[in-house]
Amino acid sequence: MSTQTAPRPLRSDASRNRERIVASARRLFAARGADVSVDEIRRDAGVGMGTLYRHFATKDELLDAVLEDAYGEWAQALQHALAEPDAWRGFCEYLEQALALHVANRALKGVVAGRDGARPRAEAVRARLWPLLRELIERAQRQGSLREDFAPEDMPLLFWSCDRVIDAAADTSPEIWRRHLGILLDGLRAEAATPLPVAPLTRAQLTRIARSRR
Amino acid sequence: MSTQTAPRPLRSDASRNRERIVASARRLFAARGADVSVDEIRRDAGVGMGTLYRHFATKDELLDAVLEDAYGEWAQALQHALAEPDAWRGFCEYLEQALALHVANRALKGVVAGRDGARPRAEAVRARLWPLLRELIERAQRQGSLREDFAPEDMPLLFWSCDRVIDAAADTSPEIWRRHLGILLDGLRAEAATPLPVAPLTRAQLTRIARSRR
DNA sequence: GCTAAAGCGGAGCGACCGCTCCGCTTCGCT
DNA sequence: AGCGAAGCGGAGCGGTCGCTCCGCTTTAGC
Repeated sequence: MSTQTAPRPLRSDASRNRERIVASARRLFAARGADVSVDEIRRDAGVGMGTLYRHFATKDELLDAVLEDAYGEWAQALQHALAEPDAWRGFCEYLEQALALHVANRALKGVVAGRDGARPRAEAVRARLWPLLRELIERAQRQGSLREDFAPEDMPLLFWSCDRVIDAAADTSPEIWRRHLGILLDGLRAEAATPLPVAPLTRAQLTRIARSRR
Repeated sequence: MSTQTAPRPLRSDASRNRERIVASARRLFAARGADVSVDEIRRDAGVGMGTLYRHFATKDELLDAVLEDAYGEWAQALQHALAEPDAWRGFCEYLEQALALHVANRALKGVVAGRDGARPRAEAVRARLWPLLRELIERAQRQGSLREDFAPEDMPLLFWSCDRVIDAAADTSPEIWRRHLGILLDGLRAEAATPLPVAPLTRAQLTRIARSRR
């Protein structure tokens, strides 16, 4: 038996406003990142504060909802990479496509290591993608192209790093992150490997970092 | 002839307070970065707001003054690296030492690409070090250890990148940046080089980025 | 010890932020 | 057409920030 109250359909003006909010948020967040203010979004959408906050309880909830499509593209990039028979090519393509997404949608930065709980959809997609990522990496290592000492837990370092480059230069040189990634990839090839000075992060540490992100 | 008005010596309480402000600022900025609030510093120093702002006209001025020693250590690291006969070792040591400084003094992040004008001392040391940096890089390329297509203008990318890793993980795993740097360095060796997809930033672009940093 | 100038503290300004609250409007059913 | 409920806008709250202003205190030279 269902104790659930069926959600009454929205009034016409309500659903119209919801669409306008989503559209404005999607555009502004994508163009300028997650720190676009709620007020600017609601002005762009041409609605009041109250309207926005009846549809989305917090700014994080709005973000999470608006990024859903992007999460899908992210997952798709990973799946596409796994479909590529050359494991190294797949690995490179994953990074390139995922980061290109971060350029096209500046709010994606911070999803890799976002606050826990606040954005459940982001957390869910992260959890869902983890095993695939593991496979992408191990497969490349089995084929002997990716350095043996690279761990899935190192992936966030790559994203933090490239996201920072994107963030710094996006307005001036929107493609320079590819150069940075190029250097990183050259350092990730098995032939280039030199012993690394410290062990990778543990998953527990990654969670701790995600939790403590301001 | 000097039209300069000789600065009258500070009253005893004034100079005492100045010292306390500098000491507190140094400690707090180093431990937690440049976004420690002015109010927290003045409370830690046990002085009023007015007192702090008579000695330093803006927060940036305080930062710049307090970081002067760190700028010195930075310059020293570069000179030390140039003294090392093995150019590759020198190059690596420079990055390691400079970044270790960024860990010990969290306010140094952002100096590599800081607002122009606001922190003249930082700008001065950057200008002074640039030719040395150029030499460090070209020397390593002449010795055949550093990849030919690496440009001095790529250096900020490395710092942005590693600083981001430091920032994310400093409280959880204060040494993990060495792992990231290890991967980067493996990608910077001449033997590892694969053609990079885009040209380096120009100096003009770097200035533009520095100027636009929020 | 007196005094003028130098220095002092901290309340408060103005600009942001995310978010709340509530009187008024509009919708949609009868 | 009338009416109750759903939805609406936006002023304003409580918080943070860097910074200013000014009445009061302390210092240092005589």
